[in-house]
Amino acid sequence: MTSRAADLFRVEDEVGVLIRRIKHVIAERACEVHPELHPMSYPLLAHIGRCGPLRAVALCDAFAMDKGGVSRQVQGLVDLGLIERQPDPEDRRATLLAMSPEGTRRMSAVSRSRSDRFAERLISWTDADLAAFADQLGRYNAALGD
Amino acid sequence: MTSRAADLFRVEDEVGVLIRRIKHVIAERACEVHPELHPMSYPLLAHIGRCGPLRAVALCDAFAMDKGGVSRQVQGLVDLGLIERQPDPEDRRATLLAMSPEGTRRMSAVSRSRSDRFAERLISWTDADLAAFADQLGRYNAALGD
DNA sequence: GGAATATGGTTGCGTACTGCAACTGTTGCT
DNA sequence: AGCAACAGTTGCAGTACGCAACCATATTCC
Repeated sequence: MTSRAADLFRVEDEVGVLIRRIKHVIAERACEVHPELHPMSYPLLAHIGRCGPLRAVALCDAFAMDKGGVSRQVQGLVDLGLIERQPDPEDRRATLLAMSPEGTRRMSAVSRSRSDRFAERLISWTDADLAAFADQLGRYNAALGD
Repeated sequence: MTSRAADLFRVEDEVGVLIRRIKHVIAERACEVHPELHPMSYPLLAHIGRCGPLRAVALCDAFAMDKGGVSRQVQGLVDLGLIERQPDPEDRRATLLAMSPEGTRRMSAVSRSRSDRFAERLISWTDADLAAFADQLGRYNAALGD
């Protein structure tokens, strides 16, 4: 087995581990943001927060998930008052999803919070490490894209 | 927001995207290895393949998942003949899980396969990129550990 | 040696997530 | 106007998984 093949396998294995372990962190985060926030909705909320107002179909593309699931999760976020629906001026079929003031407030409260034990665990990472890791994740996700 | 905080948020977002998108790749892989292999069992199989014979409880730790779920998935892998149970000489309560010849054969067949479109998508990554990414994922997973 | 406790693993149960498909309402093309 | 394409919603069903109760073997402590 070539070293490249071994590394491909290693990445595969580590990603497999990641997607299981991360669920606990995500659940914890979701609970901190809002006790009734469904864990799996947190990534959508974070994405809306980071990538600005966008359509539901953009979430389907970004997360490669079904329209139905997105619709339900978005409904949950709206019900909790964390995001708001705005009519899309460019297309009356669509609605834009944006963080609500409440959602923004709660998200930033959590990221400043001491209870963010996860960030503490990355304390040994330099800023450059972190930025490089984010870049690579982005490249990897792009490679996963259709 | 500091640049470090922004990068933490970016990592969080990218990981959120990853764990959704990767499921499609995993499902594809699982199907290539064995058409009846449950998608979510593939990561366990890969881990057994890479980390040698180990106990079910080691899988619980590695993936931070429940004993019950592991037990069921392992049963599935055994039923498909991809892994074998061996008595653990050090503890008669435990059983060691190891790749079967059939499992090894199928896994290596897939990794050599032309149908591994995923590896092709990473063709622009240098060997060093890949190794560095694997390392960082490992560090990240370690940070997620209890 | 024997009881109490801890550990590896299995199974039953309930729930959450999500893909699929059918449906509504809007837009754009011809 | 009519039809195809697209944004989003909802019902249905299957899968995956955590929890708790359980059995078997090990270990600890008296």
